Amino acid sequence: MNIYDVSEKAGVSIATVSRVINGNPNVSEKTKQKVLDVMEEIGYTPNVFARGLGLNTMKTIGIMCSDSSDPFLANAVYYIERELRKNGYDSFLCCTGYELKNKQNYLNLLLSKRVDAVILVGSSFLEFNKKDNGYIINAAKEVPVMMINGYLNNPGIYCTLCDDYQSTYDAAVHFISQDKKDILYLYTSKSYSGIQKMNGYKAAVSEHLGKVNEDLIQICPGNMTASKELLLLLSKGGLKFSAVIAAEDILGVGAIKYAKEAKLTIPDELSIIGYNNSLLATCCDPELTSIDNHVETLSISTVSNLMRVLNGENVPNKITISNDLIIRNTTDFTI
Amino acid sequence: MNIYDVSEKAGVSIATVSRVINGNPNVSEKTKQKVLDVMEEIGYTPNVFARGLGLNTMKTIGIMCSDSSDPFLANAVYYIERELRKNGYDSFLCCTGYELKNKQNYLNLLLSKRVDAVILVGSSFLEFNKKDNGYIINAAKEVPVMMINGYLNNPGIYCTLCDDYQSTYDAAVHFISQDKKDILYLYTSKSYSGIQKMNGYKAAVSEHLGKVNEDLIQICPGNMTASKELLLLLSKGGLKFSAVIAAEDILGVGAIKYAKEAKLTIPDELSIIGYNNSLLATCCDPELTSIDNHVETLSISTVSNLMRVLNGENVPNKITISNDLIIRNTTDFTI
DNA sequence: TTGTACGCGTTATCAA
DNA sequence: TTGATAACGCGTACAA
Repeated sequence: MNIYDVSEKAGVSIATVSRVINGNPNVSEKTKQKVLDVMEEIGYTPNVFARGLGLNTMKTIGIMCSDSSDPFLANAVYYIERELRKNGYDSFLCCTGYELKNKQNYLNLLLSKRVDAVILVGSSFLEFNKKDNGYIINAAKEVPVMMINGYLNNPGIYCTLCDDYQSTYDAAVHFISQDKKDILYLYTSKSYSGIQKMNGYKAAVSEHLGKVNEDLIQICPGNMTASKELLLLLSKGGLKFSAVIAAEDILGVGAIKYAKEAKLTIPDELSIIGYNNSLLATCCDPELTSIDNHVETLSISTVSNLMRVLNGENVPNKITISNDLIIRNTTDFTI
Repeated sequence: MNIYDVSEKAGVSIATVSRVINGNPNVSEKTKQKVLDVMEEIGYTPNVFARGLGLNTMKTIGIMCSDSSDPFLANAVYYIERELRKNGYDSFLCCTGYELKNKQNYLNLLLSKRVDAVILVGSSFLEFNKKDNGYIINAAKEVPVMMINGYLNNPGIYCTLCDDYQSTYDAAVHFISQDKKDILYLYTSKSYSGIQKMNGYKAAVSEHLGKVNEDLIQICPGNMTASKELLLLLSKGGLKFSAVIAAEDILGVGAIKYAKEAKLTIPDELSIIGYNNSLLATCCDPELTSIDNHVETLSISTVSNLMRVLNGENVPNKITISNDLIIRNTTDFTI
């Protein structure tokens, strides 16, 4: 059931069949109908390999994401996939994990599969050591590379970011204006996003309070128990803090658990802000005030930019989308 | 940079280059090295289209999942992807949503992309109306179809299931043996899994208590607030229940919130069991006893069976994996 | 051990 | 409006 079978049954040449398939207007209505009927009848499907062989494209985008079980990334992947489909593109998904070598392998794999572009989801694709980003920069020489929450200023790389710096800056300023000056900052990852967030916090503190107390900046594994235990430990060690800004909701939930164990009232004795506005934020008790980074907008914007790039249009290298603070019961903001 | 360029530079024929690429032993070590060197030098990558055209396979598996932002499904996709990669296969991911028509379109799309097999993740791929499953049965005539948490007894379809019937049966029996006889069953979906779970509950109740009280079986949208509100309403309406079995963790969390609002102690006045043992179960307070359905095992088993199928081995049509009850603080089980 | 030549199913160019 | 044919890059049967 290939184009030859169709052409034979329809009594036309394969060229005509190809024209019908591709919507070429230079076919008489009558011939066109005949061909369509035959295709329907024998259940013909074009062979993507043969097509790809000539065109060297399969209308397919490679998506890389470090961990699809991370709710933020999973949501992003979901929206990206949906938007791509709307535009007639399919996608390859690769869950790369966090090791550089794997990321490199997967990116090469995608290129060898002749994807039309690559989307890197999440800031874990930027390495500390700048040289280690070479594989991304090289890939961008072959196909467009879109990054979500990562930023590289190189030709062929287009970045869509959320304004993590500003959100933690604002969050810290909120606390400070409530006279909560000893704000603990809790984070898990030193990814691009992670650093932006931390810088926002630091900027707010140093601008409004003078010096940043490095003891109030703590790294912590990305699970609830670790977060709770760390806070208990810090508190036992004599560290004072009346507010927590957590770079992930799950760390914020840990802070809630800590407050309960330490018999602190929320939000009076301890205020908490989480990050991502994930499901977790409404499941805990009290519910967690959290920063919403608009995954859907981020994803839609990325795909729409990609379409413009593939279309040869001129697209800015960097687009930043602002975040929202979703106020719940772990703070007494009114705003 | 195709096989001809390599053959020219290396001073051999394309056949020899092809042999080197495919690890054919009939090449002298010397020639082989020369070819490998040239490939390295000019950065040659085989063209998958040309290769696929001849072999009619691209070593690619299509994965369908209704919603990759569902934590259970996201985890499954993650593990499946990892296992496929280990076996040298890539994957196309399709997030289909819940509409039949979309599912059909996506499945056809995958077939037209010439995937080597299809994996359907999650029980939402089985329709109520049996005729509506025809598209799956048809697809199985072309390529192997693997189902996770769905069951169709047809040639070419291989199902891996978790024993949802048994888990809710056991959960209900646990409650009954504690003299908690008015067990509310809360569910969201009438998928294959959903029905298995409900049947387990019903069987336990009717075997140990006689008649099933249909008022104690309630459907509820899959979010926390809906669950809480529903329980408040039922309770106001005079319905008595001292235990809740929730078909999703999120519904269980809603039940916790309800208990707090109704000033019921947990687990004494109200015991709760959730389902999936997701992150949510440890984020709420008290932490939620939940049924763990072993996503990872489910995924590994599915991929390993698929490999055997592709290898022409004989594989059973149905494999069932048992669940675990993870005991936390919303029950006073000791076991 | 190596090379030649054909087939895979399309798209696109050119001629009719 | 239609048809014949080259080109796409690879695997492989067959010949050397």
